[in-house]
Amino acid sequence: MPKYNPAKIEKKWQKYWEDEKLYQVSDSGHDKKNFMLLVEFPYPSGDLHIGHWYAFSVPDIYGRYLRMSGFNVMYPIGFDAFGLPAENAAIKNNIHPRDWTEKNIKNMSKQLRSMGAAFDWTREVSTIDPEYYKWTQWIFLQLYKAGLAYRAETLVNWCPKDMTVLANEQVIDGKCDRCGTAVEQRNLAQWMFKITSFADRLIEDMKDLDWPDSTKLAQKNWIGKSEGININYDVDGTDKQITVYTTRPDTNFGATFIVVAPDSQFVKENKDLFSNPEEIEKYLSESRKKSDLERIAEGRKKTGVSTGLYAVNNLTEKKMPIYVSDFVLASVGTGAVVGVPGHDIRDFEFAQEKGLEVIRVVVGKDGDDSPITKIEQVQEEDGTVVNSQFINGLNIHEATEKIKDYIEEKAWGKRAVNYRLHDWVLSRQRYWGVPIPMVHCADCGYQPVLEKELPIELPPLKDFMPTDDGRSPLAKAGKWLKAECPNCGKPAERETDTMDTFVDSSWYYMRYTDPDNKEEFASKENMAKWLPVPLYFGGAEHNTMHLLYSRFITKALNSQNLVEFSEPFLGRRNHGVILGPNNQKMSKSKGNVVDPDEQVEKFGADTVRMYFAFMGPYDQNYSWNFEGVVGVRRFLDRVWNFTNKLITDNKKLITEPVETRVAIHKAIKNIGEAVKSHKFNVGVSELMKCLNAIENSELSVLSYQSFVKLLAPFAPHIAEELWFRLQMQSRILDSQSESGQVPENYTSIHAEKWPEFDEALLLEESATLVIQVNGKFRDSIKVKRGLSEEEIKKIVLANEKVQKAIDNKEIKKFVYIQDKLTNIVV
RNA sequence: GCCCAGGUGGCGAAAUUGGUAACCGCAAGACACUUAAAAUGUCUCGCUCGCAAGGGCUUGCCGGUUCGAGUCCGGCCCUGGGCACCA
Repeated sequence: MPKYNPAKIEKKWQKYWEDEKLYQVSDSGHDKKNFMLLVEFPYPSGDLHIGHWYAFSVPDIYGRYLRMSGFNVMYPIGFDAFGLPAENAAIKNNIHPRDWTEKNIKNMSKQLRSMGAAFDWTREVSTIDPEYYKWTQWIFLQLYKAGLAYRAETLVNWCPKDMTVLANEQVIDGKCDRCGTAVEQRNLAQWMFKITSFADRLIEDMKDLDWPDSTKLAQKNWIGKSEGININYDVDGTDKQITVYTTRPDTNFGATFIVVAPDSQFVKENKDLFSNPEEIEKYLSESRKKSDLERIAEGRKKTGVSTGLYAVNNLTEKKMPIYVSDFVLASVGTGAVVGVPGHDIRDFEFAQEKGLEVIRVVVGKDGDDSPITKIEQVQEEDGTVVNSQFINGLNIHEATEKIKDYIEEKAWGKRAVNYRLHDWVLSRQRYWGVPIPMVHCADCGYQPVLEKELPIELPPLKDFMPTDDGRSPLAKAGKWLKAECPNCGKPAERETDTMDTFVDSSWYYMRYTDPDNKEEFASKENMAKWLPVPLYFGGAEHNTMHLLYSRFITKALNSQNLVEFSEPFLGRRNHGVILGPNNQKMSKSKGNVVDPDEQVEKFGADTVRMYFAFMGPYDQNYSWNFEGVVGVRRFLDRVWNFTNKLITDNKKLITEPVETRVAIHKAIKNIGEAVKSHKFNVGVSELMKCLNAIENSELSVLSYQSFVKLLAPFAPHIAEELWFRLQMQSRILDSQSESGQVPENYTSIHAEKWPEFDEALLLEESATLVIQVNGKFRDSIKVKRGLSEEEIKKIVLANEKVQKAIDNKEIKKFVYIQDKLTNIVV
């Protein structure tokens, strides 16, 4: 038998699997249970990086295990191929985004095949394929029909470098998450999805999902539901009212002022009432210029101007001055807050700045009711209400409910719910995306494109450079731009914005069930066979983006009876990030990028896969350790050489000692349990333990086969080769083939069943009994199973080490856990 | 500031879920094979006292519950992540 040469055998088997269509799954016609094992489809950035390997090769272990355990496992793959990087790279390299993207897809498909994953390539989807984005557009139209897609002018995040609008989710610390440029606010008319109308269900429906708690919490916090009350105050001397949202109406007796946001509705509508319009106008233009970043840099310093107006607090009949300040945000609540400086830090800061009255209306546990003069006194987690007439003495939570009831009774306000979540701005002023299928008619306004006209194909523009005027490069596509109004037939113009690529990726999992369907995005029959997705592996960075968007689109389609389920992914597991050897994020500029192709060339795909599995729990981050990989390679070498020993001296493949058989059965049990619970590192470790136990023993053919099967999900190529060689050896196959040709009657190990273990074999006759004295380990002895406490006591007390430890002291207590442990307390 | 996750040898980690802490692997050291090196194999390998037999200590820190705590409870200290002037 030659030396283990992964380069040779891996290519051979990859080709064989593909030729034999081993991983193509049918939707029905079998008696197995369907299981879609979903991984996040990659963006075709150019080359497969180490993160892709981690993301796809480790779940593949699980998929292969499920397959061997009798499931019909679909492991689909595709490309999320629209998006900004293609344009930026295209501009840089003077190449069209489509050419750049298609070249990358080709390259990465090849690289993906070198992983030896059980991908079903016949179901490949690509979001740039018109046959795919036809349905992305169709979904948009369904949402439009349902009133879930609309156009509105709002303050949006604008990236001045990428020259496009960004969703809130794509702004990190006030910067564009793609290029890091400080984001500006612009007032633009944009297409939006009404994700807020599902806010409550997006929170509630999570309780039935088998997702990491951290992911669920991240979504819950992102949606940010708060329950409070909108209170209307009369503006003194006018017929106007001002509405503020508060979650703490119990503190309203301590309210001394009102603050409105510069770009709030109230300011827009009441400019003529302000006593100092010039000063206010100046403040507004200054604050408008400030980016979020500058605002953050400014820290907590409060600025603002008085409007000269007063609001009347019905509870106290006090007049409260109304200010404009940029610490209040127009997009939160009603864009106006009531200032309670005694019990809100921001209000206190503002009051200090403007010399406004501070009233204490809550006392803490210490009962201290002295006037509040320092910021530290403002923080009170819990307390009792004071100085507040009829709610005095109540706990703040009781007071909150009582005052809400009171205000509603008096018709001064109404309970209200607020969300941090805002509607999803999906318009992008960029070329490389799915055109939004709308037409603008001078007479009829915006009209949806007729479904039969889909797809509205992206025109092959030469000049796709973005512009700063807020319009997409598609505005330059003269011929394409012209359309007939679907409503009146007059000449009209197409919408030029493209969709956020998160729309493309929010439904791709549905397409996998029916990738070639020309009539529907996916047939209901096929979706029923596979969906919802039982398990989805991916990165934690999608907690509040892709996963939330996908849930929304699913719920939206479900609300229109277009899909039968309302949650897309029942199970979710996050993977960690692979860092460079210097423990930092891999990046070209840091020069710490580890090329998976190089590692595969050096060690083989099986070693790289198994090393990823072996690193540790799958959801943690690890740095690539060039020295650590060799351990796995050494293991596979040993497996190979061990087989060699068995096969060349085939007397050895007949019988085996009991201990060896036990070791195999233990491995079957432990590895199965480990993989089932996604503890892949434990699985590898158990495999190594098993080899250590059997390596120098004789082994029955059956046990050897079991061992290779256990190896198969982790290292599919070497397992296949060993399986193949065994069949040749045992002359199951008639034709000897050293040329690498696989005979026709060969059956792949990956079509085999996961071995079963014999529970009785694992239950050893004798148990190891741990003996403790005063909780300290003193000895461990082998005892017959099932002995009574009396019998054990006799044996244990006769033990020399125990006697020494007891030292003739009186035994106060004798603890006995059958077949496990005794503890003698003296 | 609020909300998560985590802290175990030189390193990645394991621990039957309250019952022998450190499995498996990396690195390191010694030996064998070799003219030599690599590869491979065998042994040692938490800290500490001891020539040894053997003993003591050890899961971020302090305290508690328990016959018994890495695991449960309370308080604190670090590290990583998410949200953040959200009213």
